[in-house]
Formats: sequence, structure tokens, C-alpha cells
Amino acid sequence: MQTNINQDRRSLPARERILLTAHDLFYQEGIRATGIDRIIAEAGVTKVTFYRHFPSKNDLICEFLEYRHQRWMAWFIDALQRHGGDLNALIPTLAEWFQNGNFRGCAFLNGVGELGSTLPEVVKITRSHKQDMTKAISDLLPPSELREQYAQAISVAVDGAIVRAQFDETPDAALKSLSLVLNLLKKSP
Amino acid sequence: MQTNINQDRRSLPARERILLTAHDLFYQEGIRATGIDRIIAEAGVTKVTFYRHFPSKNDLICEFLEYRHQRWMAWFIDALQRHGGDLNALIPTLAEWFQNGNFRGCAFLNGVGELGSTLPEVVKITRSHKQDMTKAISDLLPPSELREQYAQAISVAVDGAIVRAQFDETPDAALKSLSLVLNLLKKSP
DNA sequence: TCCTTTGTAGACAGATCTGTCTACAATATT
DNA sequence: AATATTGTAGACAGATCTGTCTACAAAGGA
Repeated sequence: MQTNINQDRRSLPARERILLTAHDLFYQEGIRATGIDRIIAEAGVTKVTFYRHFPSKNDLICEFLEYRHQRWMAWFIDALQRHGGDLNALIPTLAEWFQNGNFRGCAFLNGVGELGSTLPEVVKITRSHKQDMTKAISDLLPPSELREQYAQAISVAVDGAIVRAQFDETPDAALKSLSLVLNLLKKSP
Repeated sequence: MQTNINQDRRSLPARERILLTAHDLFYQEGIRATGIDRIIAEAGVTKVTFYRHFPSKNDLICEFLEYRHQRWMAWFIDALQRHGGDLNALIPTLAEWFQNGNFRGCAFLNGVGELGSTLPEVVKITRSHKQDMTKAISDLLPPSELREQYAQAISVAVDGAIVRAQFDETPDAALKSLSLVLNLLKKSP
């Protein structure tokens, strides 16, 4: 899960420069902690340019989450395939994410915690994001009557591992706990 | 998990009035979203009184988390006992919390998401909080070699259920998924 | 009685926040 | 050639943020 797309941002159109900059700052430092002034300074645009593309900060927040959703899902699906494409791929995939130096938890869970009570859009986007994440997990499971139920349960456990890895010194305990749950699930009828 | 202690706050000493008010606002609306001015207005104190008790907002944030820890742990342990004191007590206990109208997720996970990168104290307090939560869960399990491992895994799954219940329309799916995991654990050797 | 603690009232500083405004330049599109 | 879009530079408004300051009042313990 790379946080930084290593293309020269200065060559990109203003709108994308703003979005990429906002992404990094919102994810690394938090949404309320990041002012518009900082974003326009680091994106190298002016205020008028910014407000022509994003009528308000709330609009930018929503577009940031939509963008994050696209980017994270693409990485997630690709990483799961790279690691085998079945349930065994889940732990190495998450390990890859957690061990990245830019890891700061789930942007959507962080967003809900920070803004859930004031910006309902964030809750809506998060629901749909987690639905897609659960779908990707479901695709790792063999067809069965319990497939959806299992995918839901794994998805919840994954969220637990994500937040745990966010505050623990190392992601080891989070991954080990998730492994334990997955192993029980594998052995279950 | 009552968010509001129904005692007449106006009769309490200023310090406690500030702390209770900060607790409710920080938890309901977020920490950065809540200004000092609002806290002193709703607590009914003046600025000097406030800053005599809490040298800075960061101090208040830490004391808020310490207070929240005491209060939440006391409720948690009591509720687990009320519901039987074994592993079966976990679901009804969490259901009680999730269904409360004031439920806004875990104050510590929200705090880490919001301030983790700027206020390391929050991460430290969260680690110790989750350690205590895990201990309370461990106390529900019969002694065995795997007790600690299981308690850790359950604790991670509980965190997943908490964040899920925070953005889902109802806590049902979160509780159902956690139940599934707990049932597998119970059947395991 | 003296003195420390705890409290009140409210002005003030200085920074930062979101968002608007004027005025002008380069680039596409029609 | 005329026009619409996208861009730049930077001042400005008005709110809100954290934290400090002076001046005064009440209550408790030494």
C-alpha cells in the first residue's frame, strides 16, 4: 500500500495535485488537523484554483475518501492475488500494509471516528467501502451456504486487526490474533 | 455504559464539572472539534479556573482518557458479571453498550485515529486501556495454556465489532459476526 | 488574623481556520 | 478571432482557536 505515487506531481493538473496532497496529509495527520492553507501550499496552487475545483473542504474530504477507496481496493485485490488468491493470502497481504512506514490505520475508520457525528457522508462512504472490502474477502472463500456469514466475520476481525496494528508497537500481535481466528474458521465445517 | 452521570453537575467542584463536560463533548463530537471555549461555557466556569486546573488542552485530553478508562472499565466488568461472568456474557454486554443512544465507538480508538500522530500520550494510554480490556476478557475464560492467546484474539475481534457497530445502521451484524467467532472458539479444543 | 486556595468576570493577543474578492495571464475550444 | 476554461498572486473578512492577563471575592486552615 504505497501512500506516495512516485510520479512528478508538479507535472500533473492542479486538481490531481490537490487531491494527492490532501490524501497524504489527511491520512497521515488527520482531517481536522490539516488546513486548506497547508494543502494549497504543498500542492503548489492558489486559493482560487483550489476553490474552483472543490467548493468547500467537506467536498474535498468526500473526494479524498472516494479516491482512497479506489486506490486501496485496487491495491488490496492485487495483493491478495499476488499472495495466492485464497484465504491464506489475507495475512501476508495485511502484513504488507501494516509494515509499510506510512501505515496509519484505515482512512475510513479514522474518518468516522473524527467526523462521523458531523459529516454523515463519511459514514455512508465507509459503509460502502467496507461492503466492497467484505466482497473481496468473500471471493477468497469457496462457495458455501455460510460464505457470506464467514466473510462478514472475517471482515470484522480484519477491522479489529487494523486498529490494533495502528496503536501497537508492532503489528505482530494483531496478525497473530487474526491468524488464530482464520485457522479456527478453516477447520470449521 | 451511561455517558451522563445524572447527578446535578452544578453542585460539583469546578474541576469535576470541567472533566465531565469535556468527557461528553470529546466523546460525542470529537476532540479537535471541541474547543476550550465551549467546554468552559458548558461547564459554567471561567477561563482562569479552567487553566488553573488544566495547564493546556493536551493535559485535559489525557485526563479525559484516564477518566474514561476508569469509568468504562468499571462499567465493563460490572456488566460482564451481571450477564453471567463467563464468555457468554460478552455479547449481551456489548449489545448493552452498542444500543445505548450515546454510543460513538471506542474513545481510545477514536483518539488514536484523530491524534495518534501528534499526541503520543494517546497511543500510550490506549495500549494500557486495551491491555486492561483484554485482561477482563481473559478472566472470563477457564485457565488453560491458550488462555492469553484466546483472550488476545477475542479482544481484537471485539475491537472490530466496536468499530463496525460505530458506522453500521444497527449493531446486529457486528454482534452476529463476533458471536460466530466466539462460537468457533468455544468449540475449539 | 493572615494567607493560600478556589472561584468569578471579561478583555486581550496572536495564530489559524474557511471562504471571498479583485485583477490579470495563458491556453483551448468554437 | 472571440470566448470559456484554467491558472496565478495575494489581500481581506469574519470566525474561532489556545492561552494570558488584571482585578476582585469568598472560604478554609495555620
